[in-house]
Amino acid sequence: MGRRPTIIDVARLAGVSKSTAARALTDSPDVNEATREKVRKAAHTAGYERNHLAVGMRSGRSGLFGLVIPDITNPFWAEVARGAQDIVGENGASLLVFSSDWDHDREAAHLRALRQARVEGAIINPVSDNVDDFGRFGVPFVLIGSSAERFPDTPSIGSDIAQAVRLGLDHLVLLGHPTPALILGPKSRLARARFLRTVHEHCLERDVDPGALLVEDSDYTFEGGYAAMQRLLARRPIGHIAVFCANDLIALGAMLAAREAGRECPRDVSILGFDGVPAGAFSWPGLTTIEKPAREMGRRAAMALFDEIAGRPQDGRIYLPCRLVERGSLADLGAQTPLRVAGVGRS
Amino acid sequence: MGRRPTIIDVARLAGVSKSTAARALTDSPDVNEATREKVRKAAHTAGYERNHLAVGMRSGRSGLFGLVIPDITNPFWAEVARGAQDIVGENGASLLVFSSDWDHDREAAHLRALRQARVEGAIINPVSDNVDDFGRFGVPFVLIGSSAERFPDTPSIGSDIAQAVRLGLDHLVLLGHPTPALILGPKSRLARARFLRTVHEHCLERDVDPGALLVEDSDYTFEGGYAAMQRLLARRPIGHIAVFCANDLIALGAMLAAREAGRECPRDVSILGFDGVPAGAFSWPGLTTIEKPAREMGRRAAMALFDEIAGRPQDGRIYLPCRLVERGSLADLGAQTPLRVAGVGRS
DNA sequence: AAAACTTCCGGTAACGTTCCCAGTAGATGC
DNA sequence: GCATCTACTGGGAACGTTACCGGAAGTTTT
Repeated sequence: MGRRPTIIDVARLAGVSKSTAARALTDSPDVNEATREKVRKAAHTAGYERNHLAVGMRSGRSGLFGLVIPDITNPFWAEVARGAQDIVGENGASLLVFSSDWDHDREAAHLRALRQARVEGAIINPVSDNVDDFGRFGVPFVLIGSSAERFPDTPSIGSDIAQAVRLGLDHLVLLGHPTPALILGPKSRLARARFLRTVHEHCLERDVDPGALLVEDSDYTFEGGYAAMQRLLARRPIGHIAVFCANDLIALGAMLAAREAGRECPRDVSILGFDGVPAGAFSWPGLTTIEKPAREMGRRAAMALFDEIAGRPQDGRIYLPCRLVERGSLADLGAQTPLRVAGVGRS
Repeated sequence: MGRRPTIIDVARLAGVSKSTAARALTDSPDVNEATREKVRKAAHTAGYERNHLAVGMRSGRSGLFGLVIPDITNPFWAEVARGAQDIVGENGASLLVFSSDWDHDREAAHLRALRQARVEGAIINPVSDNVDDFGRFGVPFVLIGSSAERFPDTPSIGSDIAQAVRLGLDHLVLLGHPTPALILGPKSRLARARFLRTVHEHCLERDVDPGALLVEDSDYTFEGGYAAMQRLLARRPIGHIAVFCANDLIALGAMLAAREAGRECPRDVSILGFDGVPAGAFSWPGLTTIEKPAREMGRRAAMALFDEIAGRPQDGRIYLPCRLVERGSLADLGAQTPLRVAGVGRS
């Protein structure tokens, strides 16, 4: 009684064999249209719902996909998850979501769970440095996020940090901040090197000495940004100071430090963030920032995964462009005279 | 070659029958410890990984659970998801996560997907008013969130709004704001009525006329809070004004409106939020708010689900207490003289 | 020493689905 | 009128696992 109806029940109800019932329900062309309708009706009245476990067993396609991210609670990763969810859903499949907390053991356990669930594919932000873990993974996958760079041979999705940094710098220069200070992440992070390298290149192209830029180290937290900004303000006690922060949390912390030091944003300091976290929209002033296309990254990762599974050609690592979102944390100083002389040949 | 090893491969490798191999791997007591070890070793060298689809088919337990929430991108629901994820994971199962976008059709499609995946149970924030949808759902489930109140007969988890409102009001009174203004959600929402009722009760207990409170309607957005606060400021152009907002987004919007009107928070206005969104920590001043125990709600929902499935006794609707988190958006006016007279008999 | 019991193992069926093969009936070709 | 073809249908096997049953040893009881 409590038993869920199977295709055999449907077949019996429709007066056909289970093979025919299956064919009718899978839109196979080899079935009479009248019978199909009869079966459909029977399936409906019986309240039949195809058992995906059985389908998966028989066909090898479980209709399940996996997503392993550091923390679903982090707004960036939540957006990624949403993007992946949407694409996976559009393809009639479902998404298993796991949070690794940047922990190797948790990650390993999640990957095992994915294998056991016989997911058809997975999207992973790797915490592990060990390529072998994924070589042996045994499931098609794509990597996502900047840490994926450690695996150059694997298809992966990331944001285009170089483009993003140039975008920010261009905007800063346009507003009259040709030599912004930098608050970067920890030296251990790969993203830091890339950020810094792009800044250097950009400076050299503008005939600006990169060594002239003030640089502070920080971790990627609000508190870290707060402390770094205090150091920066001490180094430059007077005059307007523009700061390009490696992420939005740092930027928000920097903003608070400035205010508490009596240097008002954007009057006395200009602050540019990087990430596009929602909190930046609610700060005062609103945080101008470079927004990573988080949801689109999730979407594209899922699409790349489907491509890979279908055997369609892959294009290795995909870098998605970032977007400048202007709010109120940048002052427009106008073009600055001394630097304009140096840059005049270019513009 | 690319075939995943099955338990038959393991059995062959270990020189036993597949029944014995299965027994050894499922920690059944009916197997010699030496054989078990032999099988374990064989399983390891073969790289065997139990096929959960097959297990699910045979045993009826898929190891899958479902979560249907409005939007994983919403920090509140992300926390809920994380809590559910943790408990489900601790029980060796995996979680399928869906976003309904408050859309009936999407919700229905997700519920269908859950049935087809043969999830063992589901946690749902219902957008549908229709109890029948869930009566026919055919899968054990618990509801979560305030909208679950429409289904009094179903086990559900929510936050204790009455307790939360009292907590906020007590704190406001303590700080010298005995008659705070209210910015509420739309009249259609159930949560609004509950909020308002509790405020009334609290007022009557303090011999305060509830009719004396300023009330503004809004939707649950930043912009809505901004507009409502403008109306409020127009009605009370001078003097300190305290506002209890129905959610944090409203509160953040109200804060901006006040600042733009030249009324500084917390000097000229006191603003109390409700929800505990992360953005509240980064605003200026930091938003004092009532935090809903989002992650704990997710955890408890999952635990209640396991209880239900195991046939353990259920205790119907569970209301989890909220917590006051003090940041800087409330002024301490001290106890206010006229009201202290009225309330002296109580304290 | 036979009986009863314990311990361990192998064979088989079943879960629900899809795929392959064979088969039937009617239509078409010569 | 027989062969061939088309359109559709039914039967059975298989996917990988666990539950059940029966049996072969060895151990204890009477």
